[in-house]
This record gives sequence, C-alpha cells and structure tokens, in this order.
Amino acid sequence: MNLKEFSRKLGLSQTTVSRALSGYPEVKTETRERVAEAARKYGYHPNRSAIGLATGRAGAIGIVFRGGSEFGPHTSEFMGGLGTRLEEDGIDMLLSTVVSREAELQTYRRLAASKRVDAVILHSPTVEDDRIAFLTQLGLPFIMHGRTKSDLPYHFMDIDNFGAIKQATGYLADLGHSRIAFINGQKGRTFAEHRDQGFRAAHMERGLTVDETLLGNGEFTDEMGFRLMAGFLELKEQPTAVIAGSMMSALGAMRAVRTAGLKLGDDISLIAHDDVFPYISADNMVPTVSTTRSSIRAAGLRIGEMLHDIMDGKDDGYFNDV
Amino acid sequence: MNLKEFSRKLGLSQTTVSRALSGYPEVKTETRERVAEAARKYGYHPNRSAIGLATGRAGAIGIVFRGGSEFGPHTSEFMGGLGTRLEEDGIDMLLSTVVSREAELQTYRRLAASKRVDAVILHSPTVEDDRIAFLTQLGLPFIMHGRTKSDLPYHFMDIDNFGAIKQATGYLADLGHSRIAFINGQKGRTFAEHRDQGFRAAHMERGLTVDETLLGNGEFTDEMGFRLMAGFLELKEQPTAVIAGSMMSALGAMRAVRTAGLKLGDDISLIAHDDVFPYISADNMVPTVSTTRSSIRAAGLRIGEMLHDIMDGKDDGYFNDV
DNA sequence: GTTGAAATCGATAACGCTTTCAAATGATGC
DNA sequence: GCATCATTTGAAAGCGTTATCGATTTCAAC
Repeated sequence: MNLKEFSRKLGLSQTTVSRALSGYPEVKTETRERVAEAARKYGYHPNRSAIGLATGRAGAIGIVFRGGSEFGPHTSEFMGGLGTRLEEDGIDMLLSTVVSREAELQTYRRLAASKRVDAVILHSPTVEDDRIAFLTQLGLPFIMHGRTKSDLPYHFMDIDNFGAIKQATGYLADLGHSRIAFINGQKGRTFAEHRDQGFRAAHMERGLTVDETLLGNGEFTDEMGFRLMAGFLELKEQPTAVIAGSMMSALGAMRAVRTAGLKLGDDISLIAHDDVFPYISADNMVPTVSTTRSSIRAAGLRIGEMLHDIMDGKDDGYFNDV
Repeated sequence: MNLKEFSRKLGLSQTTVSRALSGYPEVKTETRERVAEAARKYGYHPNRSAIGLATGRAGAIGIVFRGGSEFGPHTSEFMGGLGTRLEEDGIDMLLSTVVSREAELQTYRRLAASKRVDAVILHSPTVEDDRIAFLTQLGLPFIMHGRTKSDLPYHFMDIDNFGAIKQATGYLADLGHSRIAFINGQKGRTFAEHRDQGFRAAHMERGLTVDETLLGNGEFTDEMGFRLMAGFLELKEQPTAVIAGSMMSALGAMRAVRTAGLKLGDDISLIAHDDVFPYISADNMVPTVSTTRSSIRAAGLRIGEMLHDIMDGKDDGYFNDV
C-alpha cells in the first residue's frame, strides 16, 4: 500500500497524511490521531526509498569492518548499544565488510555518493588515521570510536585508557611489585599508545623505572597473550605481576603461567583490563584482580546519541572526551 | 552528481548511461567502456534511493538481533562470511537490534512494508518457530540459518549437528568411556535437539544406555559450562568424559574440573565441539581433543550465495541440507 | 455580520533513477 | 541504391515520498 491509496482510504490528501505521520505541527490533533490509528490498522509504512529520494536523507548509518576479523566481542557489545539507541529514531545500521584499508575508503566513497547512509562510524583508529581527512574532504559525517591525532576537528567518543592502565599499574606497584609486565594492544593503535603512557606515568610517579623488556604489543588474542607471557617468563628476572589488555590475552597469559609450572596469585599477580563480556565470566580469572571495566555497550549508546544530534544539525560540542 | 549531469558530461542520454552502468546488452562495448571510465573518474555512483524507487528493490538484506546478546562470536564469524559474498553483488546488510520476539516480528513487518530490504536472514531457530509462518504470510523472502519443524516450505542452511555429536560421542565411547556427560545448548533450540539425538544415537549403536543426569542444557557461556560441569562432578558416579557444545562452555567446564581438584586429560576427557574462533586458540584446551569444526564463516558465504540466487528469481532447489 | 489572522488542508512540482516505446543509425542483401 | 533488419540511442512516463505554495476553513474581535 502506498500513500496515495492510504490517504484515499482516509479521505485526506497525501500531503496531510504525510504531515500527520511525520509529526508536522500544521495538522489538527484529531486528524493526526485518526491517521496514526489507520496506519496501525492497515500496517502502512512509507516507502523508505521514496522518503530518501524526497528528503535526501538515507535514514541509516554505516559501519565498515575490515576482514571480518575485527568483528570480535568488543564490536558485538558496541553494536548492541548503538542499535538500541538508533532504533528509537528509526535509523538503521548498514554493515559492510571489506578486505583492505583501501577498499574501506572506497566503500565510504560509494556509501556517500550513492547516499546510502547519512553518517558512518569509525572504529579501531590508528595514531595517524587517514580516514579523518578522507571523510572530511568527502563531506560524509562521522564519529570515531576512539581517538587519533588530527589537525582537523572531528567527532569522537573515547574512554580514558590512560587513566585505566595508570590506575591498574599503580595498584600493583603499591602492593610492592616493581617488575610489572604489560601485554598491550597492537602498536600504532591510539588506545595502545595511551595505555602505554598510563603505564609509564604510574611508574614515573613512584620513581620506578620501566623495564622495556616487560612490554609487549599484539592483537588481543589468546595466542598472543600466551606468546608474550611465555617470553616474559623466560627472562632472567621474571616479572612478579602482569597487566593484560584484554580478557583474551589474559587467558593466554594464564595458560603460559600454568605451562611454566607457576601459580597465578602466588607467583604472579594478574590484572585484566577489559570491557564487559557477557559470555565470559570474570570468575575464569580466579586468582585475579580484574579492574576498570568500561562497558563498551554504553559507548555504543552514547555514540547513538551523538549521531542523533549530529543528524539533527546540532553539530557542535562533541569534540571532547566523554 | 546525478545521472542527468553525469550523462550530459558524456554527451549521452540518461537512458544509455543507465543501461551501460547496469550492464544491459543493448549498448556498444565502446560506449560502455567510455561510461565506466568516466564513472570512475568522476566518482559517480547512482543514488540508491532512486534506484530503489524505480526498481522496487532495496538492494539490502536484513538481520535482526534480539537483545543484542545473541550477538556473540558465532554471529560475528557468520556475518563476516555473509558480508564478503554480498559485497560482490553490491548488496548491503541491514542490522536491527530488538528486545523481544514480538518486536522482532514488528521489525520484519516494517522492513517489508517500507521496502528497506529484499530478504531477511533468520537465525537461532527454535523447534517450533513462528517466524516461518509470519514471513511467508508477509511475503518477505528469507533464509533460515538452522532448521525448524514446519509444514510450509522454506529456505534454510544447516550443518549436521546430529552427525557431529554422534561422532564425538562415539569417539569417546570407543575409547572405553561409558559415563559421558554432555553440555548441550538451550532446550528448545533445533540444533540442541539434533545434537541430543546424535548423542543418544551413538550410545544406542553401541548398546550403551544414556544416563539422563549427565545431560545438561543451557546457553553457551562460560558460566553455564561451569555450573553444569560442577553439577556432574557432584554425582555419586562421576562422568569420565564430557562433551561441551561450544568453546565457551568448555572453558567453564575446565574451570569446574580444576576447581574440583581434578586433572583434565587424566581424570576427565573433554571434547569441545565448536566452529572456528579466530581469537581463541584451541591450544587453550591443552589436554583436549577438539573435533568437528564446521566453519560458521563458510555458512555465511553459502547463505550469501543462496540469497543471490533467490533475489535473481532462481527460487527453487534449496529446501535441503548443505 | 465582517474581517483578518491563525489554523488546516490540498494541488503540484521536484527528487534521481529505470523502463517502455519510438527513433535513428548502421549493416546486409539484392 | 534501396529496402530490410539489427543495433544502438533517446524522450518521456512512472516509482512513492516530501515540500512549496496557495486555498480554504475556523474563530475571536470588532
């Protein structure tokens, strides 16, 4: 059923019905209710393509994933939060999977040119992220989940990675640990750099020196956690504590500790910093202090909120931390 | 830039350009190439809303997630595979998150009525799944990932859950185990029922009887794996082997075994059946036999393939296993 | 009663594409 | 050369909305 037919059923013009449905003020309350009622009854929903063509807005936002492998549990949680918020405004989420960074940019270009989305969300930023310049130049609005260095102003939403790791490190140091290992994220990623700085800051504040051999970078996988931890344990001077950057690397690190015949909690203390995983219980880290959870789901909700405002034209006031 | 402007630049009519770009045969090869070249050069991409309006096709498929919590690693892998395939046809994936089954159906109604998607993908089927009837009646094409009981014909894509668990169970039984525990998925889910049948079939073939107290159902979480396993270990007659339905429940089960002071591999054998998780190494299950991986990513690819055909009108021949 | 402003409503022109049908061009056979 | 047919191009009519005006109704105030 289309507007024409639907409005004829109501004995009203298309214009009035359209206005009633879109919440414009110049329609009598009584009329509006009658229209809404009929829409429910007949199950009328305006054709989204037609709306898009007439308004120039797609009513959707885009997210591009690279390799599909970025599609981990962090992402899942994030999407859940984001989707919940966007649902309220009737905005859909368009997903694209892509193989390279080059292809990612091409996708943005396509999405923008074909007007499939009104904005995109960027994730997994690197320290120098060319997407900012690209999208700015393209004129496609975006919000970055995370942060990067940029001369251009841009919207972003980030958590305090620096503070979280600084706090965790400080906690261990205050317990008397002087040899603390750190399994950090991939080198080049902004959050990893920030965490690194937090790690160092905690040391500096206490007059401790950082042993560079106790620092490791890599993906947040079980595998990488194992490899890095195993490496630390082979050092002449083993660490007495370790901070894992995610639940996954913590699992791997635990395995390495076990394999080495050591006991977690007694021989080595472990702190896992991560966002909430509903399907992995923190109890899995039994002899462990798990700190600083910053629900990534909440971040999704918040970005949804920002998106809403940006699409409404309220384009300012978001160039800062949350 | 729109078609009008773009075609003027080329000195051709909109008709010809449109045809050239959409691959219609009645356009000279030379002309087609000239158009393609110019499209690249100027970055012209047809407005998707306009195409949708003119053709009646949305160029997108929809997937609805409930609660956002269904959005686990299985899903991630699946989406990766699916997206890769759809990309080729320029079809996008539309995600919706929703809170209840009722809301899910409403979403399908909206997506269909507003012509936002051409088809949807159903996942996590229950034994009696009302979505089949609903969507059939709605006239919205769909493919179910998994299977359900239904009088109506429907497209689906499933793996051999029965066979996988039967094989795993048989393997353990042939090693001499007679008390095998089974941590299965949620009761009511089709795949869980199929797996249950496989478990029983393996016993039956060998003249073994199934001890119902060694069967457990629940979500595939670490937590649930722990709880069920801990329960099994409190029985007078403990199991000597256990099959975990997923990596997550296996992790929980391992924890329960450790907590009980037992040693995996010596006191208890464990088989984890699951699809490939790129970010959890199977090594984490050290003393474990991990069998039967059926890449869920491949399932995504396959469904993308089916979708392609269905949208092309080749609507038959898919009512069977793959 | 009039009148003028405010509140409602409607006719119609976009929006950017596809597609039908007609026209033009090119090739072929005699 | 010319009729015939195949090949290639174009003009114009939709597709289902929104948005811009203009028209009508309502109603309080004179």
